[in-house]
Amino acid sequence: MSRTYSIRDLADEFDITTRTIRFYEAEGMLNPQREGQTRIYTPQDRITLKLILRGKRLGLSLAESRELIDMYRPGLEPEANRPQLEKLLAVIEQRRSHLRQQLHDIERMMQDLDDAELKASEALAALTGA
Amino acid sequence: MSRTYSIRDLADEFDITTRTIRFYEAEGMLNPQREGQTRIYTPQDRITLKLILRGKRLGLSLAESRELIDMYRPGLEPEANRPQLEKLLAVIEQRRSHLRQQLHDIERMMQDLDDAELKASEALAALTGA
DNA sequence: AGTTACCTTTACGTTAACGTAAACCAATAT
DNA sequence: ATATTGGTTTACGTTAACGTAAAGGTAACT
Repeated sequence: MSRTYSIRDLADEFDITTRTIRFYEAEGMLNPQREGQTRIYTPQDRITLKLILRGKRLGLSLAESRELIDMYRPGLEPEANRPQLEKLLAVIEQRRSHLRQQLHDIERMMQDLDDAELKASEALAALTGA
Repeated sequence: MSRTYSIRDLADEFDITTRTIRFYEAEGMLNPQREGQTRIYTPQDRITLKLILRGKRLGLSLAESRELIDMYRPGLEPEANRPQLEKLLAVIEQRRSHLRQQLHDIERMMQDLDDAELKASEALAALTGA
């Protein structure tokens, strides 16, 4: 008897529209139960949604997020065959390298922002003091 | 007599198409000189392009990148008035907070990837050893 | 002269990720 | 009874960031 969520619960919690949530479902990323017409979401659905949004914040496409998320769904058993697993490992490495690049970019940009902030506040101080 | 670049030089160096570079110009982010019809890029143009692409890797829109880049163009003098500077500082703080969120997301995702990799390679090892 | 290799402009096409609107049930409040 | 609230489907609209194609200019080989 674990908790469930309405579409509005989730929309409010994650600050997205219900349209967005239905869209993800249409894309096959969510499969809520139904109570009549109405959608009912489980905690698992909620986590999936969370993962999608995290991917989004990192600039992943929905297709990419789906790849990553599908990795985590315990595939019932080690039914996954070797080529599948090897491809999966490759995808992981590729993603990891992308993230490393992003980390690097962020460091550089943080540095630039520091510089810009310094200059700006100096200029502001000059005005204020004048 | 500092170096200059052709549109192809830059396209090749950054692995983008010439169409993309002309598009950025049409958006007002680049203003190369002309030699007749042909575009000639300065080292400064090259840096601007680099910044655009870095922003892109971080998921910034062109408009956002433009904001950031315009900050760095030394505005001829402290011609910038106070409201401008204050807005600039606000933008910086907002961007910084966004980057912090991304850093956090990246850490979580790296962790998840570690887990996934472990499971995958274990499963693979099980198959290989069988 | 012809062709190859770049460059140019102009303009329509494309994809992802939703927004927005219409038209409709179903339960609750008044 | 009806009005409000919140759910539903269906379907067309929108924006960003280019892709792609057409049509043409110019310089350099051959």
